[in-house]
Amino acid sequence: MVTRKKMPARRRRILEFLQQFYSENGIPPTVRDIQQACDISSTSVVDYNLKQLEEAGYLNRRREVARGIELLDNEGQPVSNAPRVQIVGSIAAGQPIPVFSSEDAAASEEFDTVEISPDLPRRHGKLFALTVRGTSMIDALIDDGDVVVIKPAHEASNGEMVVAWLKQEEEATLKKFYQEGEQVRLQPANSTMTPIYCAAENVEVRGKVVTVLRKYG
Amino acid sequence: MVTRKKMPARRRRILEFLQQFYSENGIPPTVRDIQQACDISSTSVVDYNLKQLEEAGYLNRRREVARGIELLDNEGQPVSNAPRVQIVGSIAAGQPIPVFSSEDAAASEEFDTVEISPDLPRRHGKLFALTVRGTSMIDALIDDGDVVVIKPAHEASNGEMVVAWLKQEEEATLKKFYQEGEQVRLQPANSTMTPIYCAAENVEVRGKVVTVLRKYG
DNA sequence: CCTGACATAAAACCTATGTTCTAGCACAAA
DNA sequence: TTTGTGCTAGAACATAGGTTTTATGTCAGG
Repeated sequence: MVTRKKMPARRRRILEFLQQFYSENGIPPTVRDIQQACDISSTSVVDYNLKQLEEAGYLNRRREVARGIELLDNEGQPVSNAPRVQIVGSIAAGQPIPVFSSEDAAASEEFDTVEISPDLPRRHGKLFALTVRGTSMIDALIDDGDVVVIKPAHEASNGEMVVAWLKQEEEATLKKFYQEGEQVRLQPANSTMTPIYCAAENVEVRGKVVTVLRKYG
Repeated sequence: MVTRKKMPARRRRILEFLQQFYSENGIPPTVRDIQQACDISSTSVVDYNLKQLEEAGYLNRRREVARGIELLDNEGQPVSNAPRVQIVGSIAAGQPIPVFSSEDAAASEEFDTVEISPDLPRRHGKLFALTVRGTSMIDALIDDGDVVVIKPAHEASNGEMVVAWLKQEEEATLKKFYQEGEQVRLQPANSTMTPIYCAAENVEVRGKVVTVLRKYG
């Protein structure tokens, strides 16, 4: 998990671009790549900002080496080029679900990221992640502290695991989604548990769960 | 699937070096890096061999781009430099647990692998993975089809999630481990479930669970 | 108002690195 | 022998890309 602290917008933009470019291309960008992508008028400005970022411990620069920028995580370790998604917040039974969208993510000042398998963005496009708080999702086999990777969506097909907001109950939940006429059945992944039925207009689908990440120890 | 034929020693050496250099440095080598490492007298020879390798589908070359060599896997997809662990088999309640050890893994010709976060091997060393079959681990919040990443171990500290073999019952299980005198308590991760108590000599710890990977859809 | 830090700019500089050209050698097929 | 093909060499070339230099603008604190 990589934590980014507050910093000037342009520098944050550069850092974001570095990560994105590296994930997408498998090689770090050049100074001029950064210049173009971040609308910077001079390579020296890029250089200046890279120096700042290096000093702050966000990256290493191999001198005189083409594409010698090496991104570091918050332990000072090099990061891989596997794609990462932003953890845009947490999800808990009684709490509102944070919005996840590209615009919002870009605006956020501080974000953690988590590494995911490269075939996920290949299949699903832009993704986000949420940390699960509390054991309310345990019937979906999702524990406190697990990270769920989400594809933003406003509707779902039957059988898909969704992030749902129950308007009346003001509750967030992760369940398998089944449309049944005017009703929606929300089925826990654990088949020994009983489903929830509720009116279709009371269920707001926010996204689909793509994967779950859990660490022990 | 790309056909992989036999190739000249030098070309094989180059390919090997490409992989090694990339995973060690996070960026591909230059033509001259290859030249030096493989004791080649001219960059044109490297270029020639890279062209051959490209034609054979082992890599992509971005023309005019510094360090533009992109390694491909056998499906023609770019490889990331994130570490991968072997999936050495499956784990199910009534089935013996496959052995996982370095010697065994090295001997085996072909295995599926799964990409993991780089900090895991950094913290835990050599790891292996098992596919979970059946819903018998559901009380550990682990579903059919989940992949558990394992650190081989023969003992565990209290509270750690372990891969255990119950000798008498001939059963494999994933539980939190607690040594209590002569007894061992095996606690499901789901706190609403009741633990199993059994004699210490009946429990064989095979490894510790490091993480769980689950995909939907 | 001055000063110094922080950030931006434009252009020049230079080396790291991909590419190309020409030539040579071994070896097998014709 | 001749010819073609796979591979190796050495050198030169061209440009991609890191670095430096000098100048400008902005703003907080003295």
